[in-house]
Amino acid sequence: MGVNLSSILIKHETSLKDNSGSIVSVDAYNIIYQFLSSIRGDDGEPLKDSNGNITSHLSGIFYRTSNLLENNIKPVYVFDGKPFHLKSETLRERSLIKEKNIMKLEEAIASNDDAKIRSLSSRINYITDDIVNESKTLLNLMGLPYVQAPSEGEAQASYMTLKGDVNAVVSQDYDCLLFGAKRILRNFTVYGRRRIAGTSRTINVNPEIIDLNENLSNLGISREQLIYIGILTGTDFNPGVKGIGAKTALSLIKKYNDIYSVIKIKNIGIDNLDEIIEFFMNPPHNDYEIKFNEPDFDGIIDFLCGKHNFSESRVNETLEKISRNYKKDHQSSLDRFF
DNA sequence: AAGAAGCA
DNA sequence: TGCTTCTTG
Repeated sequence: MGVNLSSILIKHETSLKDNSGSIVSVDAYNIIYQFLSSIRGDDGEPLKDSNGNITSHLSGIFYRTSNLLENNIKPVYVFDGKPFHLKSETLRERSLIKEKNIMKLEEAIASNDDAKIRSLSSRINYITDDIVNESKTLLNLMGLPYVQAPSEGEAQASYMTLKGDVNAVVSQDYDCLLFGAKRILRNFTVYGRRRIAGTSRTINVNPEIIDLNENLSNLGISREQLIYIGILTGTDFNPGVKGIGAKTALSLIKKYNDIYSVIKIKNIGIDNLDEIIEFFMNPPHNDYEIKFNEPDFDGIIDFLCGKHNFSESRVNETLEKISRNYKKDHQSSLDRFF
């Protein structure tokens, strides 16, 4: 998913503690999707309340956000608006893959293949209106702002770092760098572990920070040239050129300077090229207000425990941690955030 | 994904 | 104290 620039980027190991005091924008769909696919019960199904409503995203958002707050990191969640019209091909491909997986899942169920059922069902997720709305409700209760993007959430989240209102974007996707995100934080969790899709095993993945300007000067290119590299290797908005990965694209752009010369010399056709470049260079964004409020502790208990069957003792323990940190912050920063 | 429990 | 395994909803 998204552009893959991993092989040419400098990454630094980081931790929540290293980012204490910063405000980060979070690509909400990106992490909700991760939570839905990885927070699952023994049966391989997502966690659900007694009414059968899925709650994995609420668990993920509540516990991870609490960890951030405990480390004095303030998240601003950014939700997707309408997808960029050039994304339709990517979305079509994804829904085809999903349909294929649904068929495979039916076969696996018919043949009672538990491992396969688990692995396939973790890959088939639906982010419904309910899931989005309940996520927003929880964020409200936690006193956290969220922002509605006009188009891609990554674009808006990246713009907010460009403007200097947040320090970094929390996202797995390198696309944010093309949108101008000053820094991206990947695998941004406490323990740095991740479940291997469809299994019960976990691998250790360290949180890492990628700094846009550091990388641009290291590569000796501009952001526009990084966008060219992304487009040559493929983005959500174009398929990319067969046989050209990040390293090849980099050397082509360094040699010929811009993508127009490269496609002319190599006789490559890229549809909607100007429009894609423009979309990355000037990410569409809405106006926003970033305001943090005191968490509504009783409201959170009602919502998570009363409505969605979370364990009250667990939720309370987590709320106590936030509360301690809130008081500490409240005293030391003299109402700066409130 | 993240917390808790079990175990060395 | 750090690792693995189980539970969470």
